[in-house]
Amino acid sequence: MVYRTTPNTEAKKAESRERLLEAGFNLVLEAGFTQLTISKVAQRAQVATGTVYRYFASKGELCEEIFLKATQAELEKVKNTCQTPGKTPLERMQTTLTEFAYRAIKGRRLAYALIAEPVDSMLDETRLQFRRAYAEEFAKLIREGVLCGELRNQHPMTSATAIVGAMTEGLVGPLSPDNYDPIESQQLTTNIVEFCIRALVR
Amino acid sequence: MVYRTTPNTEAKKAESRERLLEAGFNLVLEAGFTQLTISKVAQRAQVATGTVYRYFASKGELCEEIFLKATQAELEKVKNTCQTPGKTPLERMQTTLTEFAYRAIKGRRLAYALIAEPVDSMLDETRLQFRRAYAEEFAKLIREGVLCGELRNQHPMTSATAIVGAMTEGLVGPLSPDNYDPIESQQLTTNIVEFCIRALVR
DNA sequence: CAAAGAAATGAATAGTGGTTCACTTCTTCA
DNA sequence: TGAAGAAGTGAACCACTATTCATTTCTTTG
Repeated sequence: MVYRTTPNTEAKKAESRERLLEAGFNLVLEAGFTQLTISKVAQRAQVATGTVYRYFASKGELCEEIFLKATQAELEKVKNTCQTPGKTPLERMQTTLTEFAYRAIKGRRLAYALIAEPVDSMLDETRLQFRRAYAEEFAKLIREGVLCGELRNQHPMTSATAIVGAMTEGLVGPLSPDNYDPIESQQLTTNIVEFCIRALVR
Repeated sequence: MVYRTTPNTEAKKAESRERLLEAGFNLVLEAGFTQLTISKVAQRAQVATGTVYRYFASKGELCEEIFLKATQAELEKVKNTCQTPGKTPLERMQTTLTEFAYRAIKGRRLAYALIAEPVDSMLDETRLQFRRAYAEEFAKLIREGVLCGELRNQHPMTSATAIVGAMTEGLVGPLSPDNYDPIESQQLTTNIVEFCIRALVR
């Protein structure tokens, strides 16, 4: 054995992998998962098609990593606002939903890809998991709120799931087209969030 | 010209078309749109692959017709309960949502295909239209309810869209798998519907 | 520097499935 | 019945891409 990978080489490899991931991410950002092909990703990352397969076992795996990276970031933010100390569950819910909507509208192309765009069934499973994860967070908040009497008695997970649905459905319409009116979006966000809040309280 | 199609031939053609549509519908019913291929449809309908193209310009057109037929039927039912005379808007809303959920759970494979299954982008547009159509109906009801003071003041279309989202999201989970517990479904339905109702009143 | 191992290359392969079209079969009617 | 037009046939074609692999290029180290 006269050759062994050095930290230097490893670093290069890691960088290549990162470049590939980023190239894929940007493609999704610009045109959604449907437009992502291995050769386009390779081209963007300045490598040959075959090279992609030295880093990802299949297209599905690449897509999944892209999806995970993007959604996990969002989930973190949601978790954060869900747990802001010094606020009541209801207040936290309101903040969380409002900021979720705000981010979705701001980065709506990506949000559309992550929330609603058709992808092959493999990713679908992952997507469902994430929706459940969001709901899980909301459910925690609702449970808390119910306990402290701030929210009415209800089935937390069902309400939480309904909220995920209400939010995404309400946002998908304004998400896909490019006509973006900040005032309208603001109003829309307020309306949806209040809809959800009303269903929780009392 | 010594040949002209007779009513007899026309009838046969109409029947063939119907058979194709039905074959396609059944495929979707059993395995979703992803499993629908032209040759499978042809096989089911007992005709050659090429024959399909004498009735439908493309796969997309065939899919669209299948989708339309199925969804339009559901939309009609929704419209009906939305307009039952002798009931208040709130009562009608409650009935409509409950029955919608009931039907979705009962025919959940189809419902999943129509509501949530990924299809190519062409159908996506159609699907959005239908979701909007449902929302439209709900919005009418909400407007009425607001006017007669039964529902609180709100943006009807936004609330309506949120309801569509809450209902479908809540149902998709229980829709895809085959584990069907009638009591749980019953409870779930009640919970989601009440969530929506709470958001509408007062 | 040279040998060996690792990584990169990209043209070729392969699977999929929609669509076409030259040909056959059927229907009508003079 | 036979000519003309319509419908049906299904094998071949085509487009698209994921994936492979023989070959080349790069890195390391004795």
